[in-house]
Amino acid sequence: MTDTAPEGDGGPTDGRPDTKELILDAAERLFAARSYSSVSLRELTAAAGVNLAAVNYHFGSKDALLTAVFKRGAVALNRERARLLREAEERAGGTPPVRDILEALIAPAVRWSVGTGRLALYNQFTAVARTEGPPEMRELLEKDVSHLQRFVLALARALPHLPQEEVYWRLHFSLGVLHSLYTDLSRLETLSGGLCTPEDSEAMTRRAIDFATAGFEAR
Amino acid sequence: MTDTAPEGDGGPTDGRPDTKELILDAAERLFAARSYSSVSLRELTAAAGVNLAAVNYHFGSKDALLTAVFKRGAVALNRERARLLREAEERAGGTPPVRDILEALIAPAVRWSVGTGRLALYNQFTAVARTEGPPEMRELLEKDVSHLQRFVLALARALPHLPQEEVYWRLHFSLGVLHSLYTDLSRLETLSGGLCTPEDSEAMTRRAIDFATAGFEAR
DNA sequence: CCTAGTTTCAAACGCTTGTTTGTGTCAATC
DNA sequence: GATTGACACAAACAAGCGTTTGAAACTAGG
Repeated sequence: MTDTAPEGDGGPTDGRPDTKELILDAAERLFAARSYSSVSLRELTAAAGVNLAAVNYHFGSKDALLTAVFKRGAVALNRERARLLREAEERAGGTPPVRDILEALIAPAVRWSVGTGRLALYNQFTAVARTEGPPEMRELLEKDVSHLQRFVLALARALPHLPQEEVYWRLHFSLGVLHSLYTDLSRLETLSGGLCTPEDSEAMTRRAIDFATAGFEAR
Repeated sequence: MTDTAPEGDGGPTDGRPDTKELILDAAERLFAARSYSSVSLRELTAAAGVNLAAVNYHFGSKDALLTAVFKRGAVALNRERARLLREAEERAGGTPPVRDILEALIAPAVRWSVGTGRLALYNQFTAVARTEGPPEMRELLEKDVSHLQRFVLALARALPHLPQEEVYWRLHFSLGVLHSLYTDLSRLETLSGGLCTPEDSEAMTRRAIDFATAGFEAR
């Protein structure tokens, strides 16, 4: 959307495969599906259809690739979240209801991962990055935290009776609910005997938002 | 369960260090704190204070060790969950309230991990095992799902107006809330400026149960 | 056509991985 | 006291890892 790859797939106008993007896509998918350290660069580059040395040429190292993947995802996600929150605030002419705030928090994460057709899921990757990533990645994660402060503020305004401490905890739990939209979905499918599937992501997202909203407004 | 370790902890009567248990403890801690594939057997055996070859001697392989760690944890956790659920049902003389059911689901997982002093946390490990584990581990995980059916049943009885599909989804979300008690706590601590800490695990657990209960009883 | 710069590629580098081997040690059995 | 089986240990194994190399293959400007 910024400068590169006007087409999502093999560009018809431009025959160039855009190696860098191919690597990022494959890395995002594989790192999320498995884990950072269990995916070898040989497997990754084979999946991306590029040469083994391309990763070190374009990114410098495997760690730097992880950072690049995260950065690309975090920027896009945070931008969309901020946009939705701003829109909700304008729509409400002040403090929006809890549900709208949580929708701005949750919906982009799901929509972004499903809409682009990427199976790789951002939050699962975050967990991996947090525990396995290089030091520089830790800083990036801390920076990423700061953008959540806007949501804390909005939620505290929407629920003025709630102690500040409680706002933080419930936001944390809500992110746990969001997280469950990425992980262990196969367990849910097994448990429900195929009744529940992530197929209808719109409905799935609505359910999660309903659940988190009720949890937030408890008491 | 066949022959070894009649005592759960370090045998007091016997000065023997019990290598097998030492390995299991270290593996549980390290696999959960980082990830399965990022922990080498050299690091693991060094942390456990045993010889490198001990893992392959006692368990056969690194994969088999992962299976053993999971099995030990799953058995203990499921037993405690089932016990609490049964007690709640007896106490209520039938169908217990949602809150008591969720407490039986959530509390043991937290208490078990904190009470034993193990920093390693069961659910975080489960996620790793699910994506990285050997095929045999997948079967174990499927078996582990079946014990959740008891909770589905109890919750469906407690909320007869709720469609079956919704029960599954909300249980899934509740497990997401539980999951958040294990992961990303450092993010919460950063976000809240040190206001929220997992220090008081009792209060933390209560908060999570409150949140999940409200989410379950929505509408 | 030549040149300069960028990107691709096969091959190899050093190193770490999980696993195996052979020997040593200790305790119990006969 | 010799024998047996279980376990600990250091050393080595092949395989795979991330990374580097140097030379081809390309693109574009003069």
